[in-house]
Amino acid sequence: MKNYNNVENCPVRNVIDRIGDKWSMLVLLVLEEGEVMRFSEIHKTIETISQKMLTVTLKALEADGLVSRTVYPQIPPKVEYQLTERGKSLLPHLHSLVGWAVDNMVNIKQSRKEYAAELS
Amino acid sequence: MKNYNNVENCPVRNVIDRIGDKWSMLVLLVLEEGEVMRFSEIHKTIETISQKMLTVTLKALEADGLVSRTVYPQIPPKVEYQLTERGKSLLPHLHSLVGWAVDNMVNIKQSRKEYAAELS
DNA sequence: CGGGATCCTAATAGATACTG
DNA sequence: CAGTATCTATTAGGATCCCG
Repeated sequence: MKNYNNVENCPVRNVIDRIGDKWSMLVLLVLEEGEVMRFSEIHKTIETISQKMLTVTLKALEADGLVSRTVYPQIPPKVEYQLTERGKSLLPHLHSLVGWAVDNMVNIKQSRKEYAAELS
Repeated sequence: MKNYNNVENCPVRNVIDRIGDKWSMLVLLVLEEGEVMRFSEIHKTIETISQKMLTVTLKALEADGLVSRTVYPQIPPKVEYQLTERGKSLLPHLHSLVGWAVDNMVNIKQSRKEYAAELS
């Protein structure tokens, strides 16, 4: 049996730590559709994210080399984001997961209801 | 552009809310290897998880119909867990993601270092 | 053995105000 | 416009004790 305890070097933990937060996966999918997008464009597409969390999420994705950030030094400032090659290479796997989610969401919701009903 | 704001019905958000927590993905992968496992066996395999979080995680997976739970009413109690068909159907997609993580982990770590160095 | 109940802390996320 | 800084609320997670 494999060793699942070394969090530091475990690729499983490594990948879910990055995309498993509240917004990263969503931002990646939005950037895939938009190709090149300004900060405010992303924000408009995901209205429910706060400005702070969008900043934090983009910085984390940038640090991992999944998203590139281009600053145009003008006033008012203009900053563009787009997927890097590494970021693009991740997307098929995300879509695979999303596809499964779409196919199973209805049944899962039903299971949750039944499970909750059993407890009462 | 798609609507990414309805969290309740968004399959993306739905799937990451389930597998994006600290332990779910790991438990699913362990159960795949072990096939049928008792609570204590899973706990031994993932030493770093607390008893409480293993309980919470297994309950959530059970509620979603990804894992089945069989109780043998004896003393001391014996409880066995295994993947359901739905759980098994999710695993290829997780492996797809893990594969990507393995391939890219080294480069990502390097990117993080460089990014951190730029800030100083 | 497989939890449940309780308490506590740390990490995460949101609101708001401010700025080059 | 694209953030930063600060503060607060919420949540996830861990430690400990208990019980059939």
